[in-house]
Amino acid sequence: MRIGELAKRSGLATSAIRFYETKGLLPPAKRGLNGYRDYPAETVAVLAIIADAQQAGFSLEEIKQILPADISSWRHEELMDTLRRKVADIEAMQARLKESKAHIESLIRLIEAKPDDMGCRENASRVMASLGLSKGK
Amino acid sequence: MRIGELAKRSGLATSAIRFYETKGLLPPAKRGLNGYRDYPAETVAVLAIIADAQQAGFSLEEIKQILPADISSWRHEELMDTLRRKVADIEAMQARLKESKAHIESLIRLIEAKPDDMGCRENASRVMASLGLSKGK
DNA sequence: CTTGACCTTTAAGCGTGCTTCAAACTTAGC
DNA sequence: GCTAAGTTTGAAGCACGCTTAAAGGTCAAG
Repeated sequence: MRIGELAKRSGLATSAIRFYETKGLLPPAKRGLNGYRDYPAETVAVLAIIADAQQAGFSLEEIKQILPADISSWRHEELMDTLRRKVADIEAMQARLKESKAHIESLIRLIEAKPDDMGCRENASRVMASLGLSKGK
Repeated sequence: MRIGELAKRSGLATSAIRFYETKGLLPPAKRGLNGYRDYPAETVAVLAIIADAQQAGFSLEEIKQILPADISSWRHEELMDTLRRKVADIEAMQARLKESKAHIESLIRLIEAKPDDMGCRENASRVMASLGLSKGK
């Protein structure tokens, strides 16, 4: 499969695929007589894994460590450490998001709860105060 | 308070604070006779809010919309929309993280479950297969 | 045999969020 | 008065993850 086809199947731009190759995320593709890259069908799955991992918050550098071009270069403990660290990262992120969401939701409720007889500016002050700003101005 | 002091109290670099000013996240600071910026104590809280919002995944542009320098420029509906959109974003992110975490954890279990009599390379193939790669090589 | 789609490379550009640098001025302590 | 720390500005630089551009080779259809 040539790069355009792979791009279509993976949903990535050809430029992104070449970029991954230069960055070592993909092994240098086999070339045809014309110099064109020629990919095995499998590469679609590899690209999907890369996209998944990115989604999960891995940087390309991390993905490169996790998904080495040379499968035999797997260093078991290092890989496991990376994975476990990432789970911890995700958990930390989840906790932060939960807090942030609660924070924003309470902000929404606070703003919505403006008494009908309160003006906008006054309500704004009230909201600002709740954020920890003292300026009632 | 001068910028160095504000930096200490907020935990940000002076360069970041000036950067926020150029980006419109902070109103242009009042200047002393010497031209030095002079901040009210309140700015510490504003910076904390910015940091919080960033933590929650808001870009500086978004924060700028949410936290206008001029409090009277609040456009109620627009703000509420932004907040509600962000809650939705956070929820989407939470769902993705949950999936990613499950994915990684099952990967960890899979790798750990290597039968004692299976070699590393063979286990690697098994793991790769589970990721959707067919190459048993 | 030309047109147009697809491929190649290297290099430069982009958006985000800052940091660093250079050159100059102010201020604080001794 | 001297020195060191703090501040000013604008411009350039950095890291990440790509995209875009330029200049050209390849290939299939008509």
